[in-house]
Amino acid sequence: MKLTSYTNYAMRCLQLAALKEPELVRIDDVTFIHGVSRPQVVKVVHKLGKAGFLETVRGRNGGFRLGRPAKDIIIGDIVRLTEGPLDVVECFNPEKNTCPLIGICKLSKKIQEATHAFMDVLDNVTIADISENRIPLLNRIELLEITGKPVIFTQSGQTS
Amino acid sequence: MKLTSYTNYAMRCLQLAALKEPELVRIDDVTFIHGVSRPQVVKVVHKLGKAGFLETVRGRNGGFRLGRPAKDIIIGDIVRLTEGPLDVVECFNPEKNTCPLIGICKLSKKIQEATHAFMDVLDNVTIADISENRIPLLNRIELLEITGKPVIFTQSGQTS
DNA sequence: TCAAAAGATATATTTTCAATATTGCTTTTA
DNA sequence: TAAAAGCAATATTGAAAATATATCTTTTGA
Repeated sequence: MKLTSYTNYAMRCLQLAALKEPELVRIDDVTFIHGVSRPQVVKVVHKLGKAGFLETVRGRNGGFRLGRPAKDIIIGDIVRLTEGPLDVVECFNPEKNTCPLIGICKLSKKIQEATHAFMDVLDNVTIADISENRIPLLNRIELLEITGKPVIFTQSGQTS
Repeated sequence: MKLTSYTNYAMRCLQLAALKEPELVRIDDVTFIHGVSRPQVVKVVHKLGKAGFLETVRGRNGGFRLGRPAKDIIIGDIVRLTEGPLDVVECFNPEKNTCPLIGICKLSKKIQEATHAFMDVLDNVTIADISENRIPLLNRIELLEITGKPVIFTQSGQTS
């Protein structure tokens, strides 16, 4: 059970925009810092832009910034935007369902309940919450920008 | 974000065993009723058997039954058995992580929290809970057994 | 004024991994 | 003793995610 990397990248873009505010962030900054494929970032930035979560600026000296205050961007909404409906089990989607017990099966209802519990947590987290520890996050990022990439991090500090 | 069909089949096997109790259920009953691939059911039954959730009986007139009372089989445990660790985002697994912010990123912690909320719900559901409405469930199953397969169900009743 | 920087868009390709199939085994009992 | 049932390992298929390619449009500084 996992979210797509696309969703992951969306959140990283928003987080980075929050951290760098009021500076503009460029797509190449994201690809550099997070080491992910440029076309993926392009797609995600565009989608976030269309939905109003980011404001994109074309042309030389362009880039993107948050489209509204960080505290008003809810992680749950980003997940809904990039994932679409969470079909944790096939019977959530009558189109795809093959289970003969659909409609009367309590299992389905319980998994729905669990999925709601999952989203409830994310509906109470904003971009402000995940960029609140600005200094250490920016330190990590700066380190990358100075040393220039091939640096790998573990949970308990830096390695090479 | 979805669970594997393997996990789904595991739960269907346990549910069916609970419904048919004290009768033995055969692998071919599951493939017939749920229209899923036999080798998948074989695998799942075997795994559930080894873990003690099912008791399997080999040889002619064999089959399987619950390995312990339905109320003592927790859905959360089945999910853990068949899914393994839920790597909802790659940073849950330091082996696979590529994010430079690992260890200090609040997003990761919030998604962990959401995942726990998801599992918490399933840790409070047992096989007894999802087979408690025995009569309607068995009616559906019987209908299949009588009419012999090509019947498709929608959420609001039967179609063909 | 035009070339470079930046995002926009569509389509194609690759890769991964879940899902399924195949084959042959062992156990049990009518 | 043959048929019914589960056990086990390996191979194949297929769908979807991830990535790449190519070509656009917009903007602005030299």
